[in-house]
Amino acid sequence: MSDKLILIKKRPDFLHVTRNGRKVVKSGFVLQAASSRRSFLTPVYRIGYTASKRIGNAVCRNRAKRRLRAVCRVLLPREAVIGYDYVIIARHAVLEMPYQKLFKELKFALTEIKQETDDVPLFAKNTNE
RNA sequence: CCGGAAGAUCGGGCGGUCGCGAUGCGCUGCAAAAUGCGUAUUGAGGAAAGUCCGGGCUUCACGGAAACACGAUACCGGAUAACGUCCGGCUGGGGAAACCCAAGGGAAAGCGCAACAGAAAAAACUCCGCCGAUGUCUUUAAAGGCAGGCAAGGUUGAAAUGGUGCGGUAAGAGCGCACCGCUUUUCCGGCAACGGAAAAGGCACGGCAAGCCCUAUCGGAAGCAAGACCAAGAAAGGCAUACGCACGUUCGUAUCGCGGGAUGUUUCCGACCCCGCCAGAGGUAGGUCGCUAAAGUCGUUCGGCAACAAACGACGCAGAUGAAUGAUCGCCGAUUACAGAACCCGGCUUAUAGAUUUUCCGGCACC
RNA sequence: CGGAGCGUGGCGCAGUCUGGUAGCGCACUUGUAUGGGGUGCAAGGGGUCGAGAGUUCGAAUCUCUCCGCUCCGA
Repeated sequence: MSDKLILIKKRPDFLHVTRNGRKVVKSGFVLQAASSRRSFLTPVYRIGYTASKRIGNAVCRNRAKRRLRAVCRVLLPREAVIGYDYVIIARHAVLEMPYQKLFKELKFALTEIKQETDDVPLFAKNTNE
């Protein structure tokens, strides 16, 4: 596999993560994660970005997604769990937050989810779809 | 120097590291496509916005003519592919000036409207009022009443049938005159809107058309989720006519002729374009094309007051599709506004921190 | 992205075409009837007509420009 991120594109997949996943709230974003309901040939993790109208106009929404993308590109290959779908929802503070603080928040959130999933064996997660 | 008016340009810059979209080239590969890697180039705006107008493009079966309906526009001339845009001018209004603002045709084609107030709201009239010369009555007379005359003044209102002055009269009145306004005619200037002059008319023709309307001009409708192709998947047939096979049923092929069909409605013409009719089934979002080179941008010369046009030269300038621009370091500058292409152009409108610059007007000071 | 429609008291709606008085139902307040409450009866308060310009003597209404919301679309 390459280190390129695979995106979630379908609305049903987004809703699946929101309903069945775990949630970690930080000042800059909300991170949700759940085991994927689709099975791939090679097990991968996927990421989806959400910036709603509450963030602001089109410029603000694009900017929020870009900053989150920049952080995820560095951290996800290291910290993500294979076979999981992640959804990251932007909050208003992400626009003015310093990069180092955002970096720490995401790292903390990812390890929190990783610890919870370590309780369950990995093969059990891929078979529940 | 201070205050003001009208424009024009820009709207963070330079360099390094990691990463993203697109295109070209090379490698990978038997080959093509795809994937991956490397490398080079390139990658949001003046409004990309609102979707308010005008076009291109695509589909609706093609073209032409007439009438009606609906909608839009509206001083004049020009520019333009076109426009409700732009330029120049006219008229009216505002400002001390530079300059700014205006949907600014027609109310003697017709219909309609004007609450409240007021005598009266479009047909003319007389509530208060003025006069009462003339005629007549009362009376010694003055005077008063009536017949009658008048519309100057008053009241209401957004709006009341020319304005000012003089003459005139019983009181008055364009009743007469002067000036201004208005209407008509003629002449002159101008492509025209319109302007100027003269003569005549005693004034007839109130307002609203962003009320219906009239006149002139223009307009078919829907929109790239238009539309074209591919892949995948699914279903059920019945009826009419003709032909083949045929006793018939069944099966297969076809829809000439006849008949029917239009994109506002109706009618007509041409061409001969499309179509058997009824009913049913599946699909809900995969791919490719459309998709960016265009009424293009910049410069010079020339024509024009200008909008703009012509010629020559140079440039090659986003094409995503869960949707590409971020992170970080250094320097300058600065507490950086409004804000992100989605088929493409020309405008309009709205949002916008700040910076640069041109021309003009007024005031003050100096020469 | 494209195309339609709607904004009027606290809530749901008339009135807009055809300009002049903003009205209806529920809710609210007060009084009355009852031992008390509900129902009933009587009276009352409450509206920048989404915002800003224009036309007009006069605008919720006509025209233009903005703001917000809702719906539709291979």
